[in-house]
This record gives sequence, structure tokens and C-alpha cells, in this order.
Amino acid sequence: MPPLQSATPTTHADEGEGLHFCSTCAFSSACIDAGYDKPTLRDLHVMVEHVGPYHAGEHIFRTNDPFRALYAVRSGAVKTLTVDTDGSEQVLGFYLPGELVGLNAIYPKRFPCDAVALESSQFCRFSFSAISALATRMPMLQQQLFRMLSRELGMASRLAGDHSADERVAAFLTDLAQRFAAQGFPARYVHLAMTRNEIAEYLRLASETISRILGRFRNQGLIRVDGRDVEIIDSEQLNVLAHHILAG
Amino acid sequence: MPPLQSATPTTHADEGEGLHFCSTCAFSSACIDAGYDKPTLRDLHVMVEHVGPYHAGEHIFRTNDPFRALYAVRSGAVKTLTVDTDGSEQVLGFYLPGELVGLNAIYPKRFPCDAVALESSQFCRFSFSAISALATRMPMLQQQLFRMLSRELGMASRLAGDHSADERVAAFLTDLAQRFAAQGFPARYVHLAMTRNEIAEYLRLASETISRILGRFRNQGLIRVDGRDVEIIDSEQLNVLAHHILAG
DNA sequence: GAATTACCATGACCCAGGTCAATATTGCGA
DNA sequence: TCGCAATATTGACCTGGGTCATGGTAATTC
Repeated sequence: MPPLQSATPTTHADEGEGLHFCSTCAFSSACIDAGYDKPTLRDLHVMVEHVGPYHAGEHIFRTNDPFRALYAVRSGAVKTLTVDTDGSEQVLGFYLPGELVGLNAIYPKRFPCDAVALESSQFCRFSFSAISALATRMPMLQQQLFRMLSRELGMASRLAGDHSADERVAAFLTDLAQRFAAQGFPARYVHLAMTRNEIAEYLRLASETISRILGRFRNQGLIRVDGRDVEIIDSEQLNVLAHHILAG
Repeated sequence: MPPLQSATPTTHADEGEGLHFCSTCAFSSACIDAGYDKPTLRDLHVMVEHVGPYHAGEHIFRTNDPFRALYAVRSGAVKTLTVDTDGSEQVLGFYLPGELVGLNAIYPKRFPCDAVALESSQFCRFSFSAISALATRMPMLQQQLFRMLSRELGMASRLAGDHSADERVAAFLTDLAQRFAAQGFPARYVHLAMTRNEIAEYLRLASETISRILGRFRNQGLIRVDGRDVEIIDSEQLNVLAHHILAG
């Protein structure tokens, strides 16, 4: 088998002077071209605090930490997870560059989960009180926050549905491919920053099931697999499988 | 067995003149006593449109309807649900008086689910563009919207966890009891506005499983069941079972 | 109040996916 | 380069909960 092209996202912030934001910033699309005046944009810009790098396995925050800020991924990848009383872990989500971590902490005012870097990662840290104060002056920013919350809600509901293991894995790959594509990577190549076990904890399956299904998808010619690099061969068929779960 | 006391919530709006809101309104707690001046409160008040009654089985909105407004339940009960391609239904949530329906529609700009009245129900309808515009002038209102979105996100994540059928049913009863209690009803009595089948579609179980587990809980002395009226006998034990799922 | 229909309960059986176990394989540190 | 530890794969077997079937009960309708 020929080696697969790696598709690890290593996108970084545009750190030029002036008012350039991270090219992948969760807020940039909504705000930059919304026609805000310079001073307002500057307010948003100066509130950003760049933090990291956090290395693989390091915590960005922990369950019950007081919620003060949202984290936008600049580079790397993160998982959020809860540990229930019997010690089993549930992965709530994986976050790629440009995505926003911590939205589920607004209500309880404390983080209801841990966030752990899957690989060396950097973040933009937004004080929540500052950004929500600013949002009262920037309706587009408020809208963007509402949208991101609502979008994450939709994702969680879809994940909660009862779907077969095949559907779950297909939807997982398809979703990741789309998110890579949103970063400008070819949607054909997906790099898994997480272990099979973490995928399993996310999809509520056993890690053995992940292995078996990836193996079967490979045998069926839907994908090619080389460790954590996946090449999508038959996205058509994968989409059919995933169809039940992904946004309609 | 003695008849169980019914606990159907029939709470209604306080419709007095002046600036009285529905006593159970999703916004009242955050806004009324936040010290806003009369004119601002009036803005919130006049934007409310009372709609209904919708009778059992009637749709409040349907999948793909353009999203224009949020609905706060004034009386009755609602379910939201999706139907996937093979015709099977997934219940996303049940909503009681004081709760807000439609938050998951903000991002896609269309409702991603149907909303159906479980019993005769009335609503306060809030134009979303109006309420988000107002939220820029009322930070407490903005916060309240953020909180409700974040809270619903947390609920969805918890429901998505992989838990045994016993845990799910115990958590379901406990959660409902708490929400009844929040309306001023005794937490001991829970009225199920929905069928066993709808509970099953919500908890991703088969309706037979719901019947069996309610039966077993009854035999174990945890609850008493009379049709759709449930009396919680051993909330302690039920909480232990539910513990994994409910908010920590 | 009889008939129809929806809903509910419970038993018998089955299967998707979990668990346990035995190897591969990969990555990493010295 | 070796060795250890973490991952991944694959097989054998088991079980929680699904499915199907049957009968009971409550609510509507005529």
C-alpha cells in the first residue's frame, strides 16, 4: 500500500500587526467582514489572550474549574470528557482549529468536563464576561455565539440518537472530513488525532468495535487506513451510511 | 391500591395589566428582578405573543419551517422529535410550563425538528430577531439566553451518554420530578403527559423495556404506578440509580 | 354501551455489540 | 538499537435490551 498523505492540521494564527485575527478564528467569519468600525474590532482583538502550547495529555481545564473563558483552538486538537463515578470516561467532543471549547460551561458556571490536548495545541482565550459584554455592542458577535451554541446543541442531539455502530463510525469519519475541509484540507484525507479508544468513548462503543468496523470499511473499499491516517475512497457510500445522523 | 393524586401542571399566565409576566416564564426570573426600568421591561412584554391552545397531537412547528421565534410553554406539555428516513421517530425533548422550545433552531435557521403538543397547550411566542435585538440592551436577557442554550446542551450531552436502561428510566423520572417541583408541585408525584412509546423514543429504548422497568421499579417498591401517574416512593434509591446521568 | 382503537404489560426468543483474551504493532526513551 | 508500554487487531463467547407475539385495559366514537 502506498503511504497515505498526512493531513494533520497545523494551521496557525496570522500574527501580523494591525487587526488580523487567527485565520481560523471562530469569530472572524462573523465579525471581520460585518463592517464593524476599527475601534470595536480592536476591542475584540485586544481581549484575546493566546495560551499554550499544551502538550498531548495536558489539561486545558478540569471539571469543576470555575468558568471564566472560552477557548478557541488555534492549532492542534482537543477532547472534552467526563468521568463518571465508576471511572469510565465519556468523550463529549473533539475540537479542531477554529472551533470553540467551553460553551457547555456557561450555564453551570463551572466546567462540566475536562479538556485535554490530543497533540501539542495552542488556543485563543476569550474572557466570557468580556466577550458577552462586547456582544451587547456587536450584534453580529452575539448572533455568532448564539449560532455556535445552537449548532453544538444540534450535534449533541444527533449523537444522542440510537444508531448502529456502522452509522456512527461512518458519520464520525464524514463529519471529521467536512471539518478538515472547512480548514482548507482535502476532504479526502483525515488524520485521527485520537486513539481508537477515544473514538469509542465518543461514539459510545467499544474500542474493539471501532477496530472491527474500520477493518470492515477497509475490506469493503470504503476507506484506506494507515494507523491514524484515513483516506476516504467512497465518500458517497459513507455518506449513505452516515445519512441518518448528519444534519439533514 | 389507593388512587394517586394527579399532578398535571395547569399553571397559567398571570394576565393582569401592568407588567406582569407569566409566573412560569423562562425569562421572568432573570429579567423581572434584575432592576430594569419600566420602558425596557415593557419592550420585552409587548413582544410576547400568546398563541394556542394547541390540542394534543397538533404541531406547533414542523421540521424545515423557517425559524422565526422561540416558544415558551405557558401550559400543557410538548415534545420535539425528528423522523429519520426509515420513519423511526426520535424524541429530542419534553417541555413543561416555563421551558423554552426552539433553541436548537437558531443555527440552522430552520427548525430541525417537529414540535407536537402532548396535551392541550398554550405558549408565549418570542420573535427571535426582536428578542436578540433587545438582548443587546438587556445584558441579563442575553445572559439568560446563553444560559438556557448552555443548559440544554448539557442535558443533551448527558442523554447521549451510554447508560443502562435502568439508569435512563430512573434519571428520566428524577428529572421530571425535579421539573415538576420547580413549578411548585410536590416532587413526589409525577404525571407523564407522554406515552410509554414516547418515553422510549426519548430514552432510545423500546417501549416494552419502559414497561418492564417501570414494572420492576414498582415491584422493588421504588415507585407506585397508576397509568400515567407515578408516585415516587424511594427517591433516594432512584437517585442512586440515576446518579450517573443527572447533573453533578 | 358496543365497537373500535390506542395504549400497556409480559413472555419467548434473538442479535448487535460488549467483554475477555491472545497477539500484533507502533512509538518512544535511554 | 533495544526494550518497554501504549495502542491496535482479531477471535470466541456472552448478555442487555430489541423484536415479535399475545392478551389486557382504557379512552373515543358511534
